[in-house]
Amino acid sequence: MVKKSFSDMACSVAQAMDVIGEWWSMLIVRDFFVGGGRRRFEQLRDSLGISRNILTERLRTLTEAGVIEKVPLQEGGRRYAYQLTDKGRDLLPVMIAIMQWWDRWEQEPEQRYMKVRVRETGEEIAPMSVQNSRGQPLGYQDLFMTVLTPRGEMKIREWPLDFRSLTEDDRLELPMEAAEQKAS
Amino acid sequence: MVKKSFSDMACSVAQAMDVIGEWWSMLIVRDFFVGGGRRRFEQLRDSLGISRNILTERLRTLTEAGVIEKVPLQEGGRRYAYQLTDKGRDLLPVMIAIMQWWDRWEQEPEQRYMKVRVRETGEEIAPMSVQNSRGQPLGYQDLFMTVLTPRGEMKIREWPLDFRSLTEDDRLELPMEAAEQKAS
DNA sequence: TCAACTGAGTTCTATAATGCAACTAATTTG
DNA sequence: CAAATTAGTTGCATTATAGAACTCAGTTGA
Repeated sequence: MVKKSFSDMACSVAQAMDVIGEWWSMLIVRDFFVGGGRRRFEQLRDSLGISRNILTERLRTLTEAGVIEKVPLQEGGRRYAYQLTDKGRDLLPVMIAIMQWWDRWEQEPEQRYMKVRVRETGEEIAPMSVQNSRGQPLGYQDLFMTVLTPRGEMKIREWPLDFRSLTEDDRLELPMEAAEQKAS
Repeated sequence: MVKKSFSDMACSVAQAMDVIGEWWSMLIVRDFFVGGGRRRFEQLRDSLGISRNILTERLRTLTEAGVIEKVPLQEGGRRYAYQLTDKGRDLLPVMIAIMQWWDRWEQEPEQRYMKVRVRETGEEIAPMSVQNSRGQPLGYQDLFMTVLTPRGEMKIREWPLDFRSLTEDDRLELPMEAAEQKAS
């Protein structure tokens, strides 16, 4: 089988999924956030119900990716803690975006369990949105994507994220490959 | 083995991971976005290099979750397209957050491949951030988490996301379980 | 002191998921 | 009407996962 690694795909999402797309990774990261950024092996095991060998493997992957780090708790002892690095803490927007997405489309909203609030005021945080540099929210209609080629940056298609302009003919084009061919 | 389903965990991240945490799901969603929201079976297969049976399975999962839908292209024919639903398009902030996270911490930034720009001005979109209702960006220090219990909403711990206050003693507490016990 | 207990894993075994290739079955195309 | 395309399904080999049992050093406590 040789489980596919996405890292050869020239795409940030693909490469990120190699790290945070593994079965337990985002749940482990969530547990770190809930736990204040630092957790121990058995603590993660108990709170997630994950088996030890899988947890060992995931902690190794996340450590190699620089998302968490292993720190000894005493001199010479065998007690360790794992804690989020700066890179790991920077996953907060990803985690919040996932939480908010799920809660927006949840069938039974009364089951909502966790809320994130602002410490100073106690208010709920705002829904995350894509924004321009002035903080105005943008939808897919307002965006386009470009791809870097040897010839420079190229628009993938006229309105790649404009769902209003979709017609049946769009189906024949493979946008990224087409853009590369035009460029070379 | 009976691969673990996260849906029984009372956590939005866990439940969302049941849908978008599967190996290929986010990549398929990305391909839909790049392709303008609509794709066909062989198109996805070619552009992702995924095998057909896995693609079939993932499209089924995503369809059941309401992220995409299958639409016939002609009357009576056997040609279909899959397209993002509103719920699927609402994954844009999640995808962008993942892309931006990866690109921020990438070792070789010259490999960055795709950019998202604002259609009207051509400028790059802003980095996504957690914000209060007035649009001011917030870090983990500015946040706390609460959990809904039968007794109402409870703060998980004093500064659950404040990494400055971390001491070694924090390690003994299982925040969520502790909060639940206090509540009952 | 010495036995029991923790913490952090490793090893073993079953079952499930994955990848690949080959096969269908219904349209389209030439 | 034969050949090609589309959207899958089936079979088989390989890999990942879950769970339990086992290890092994350090800690506790009578």
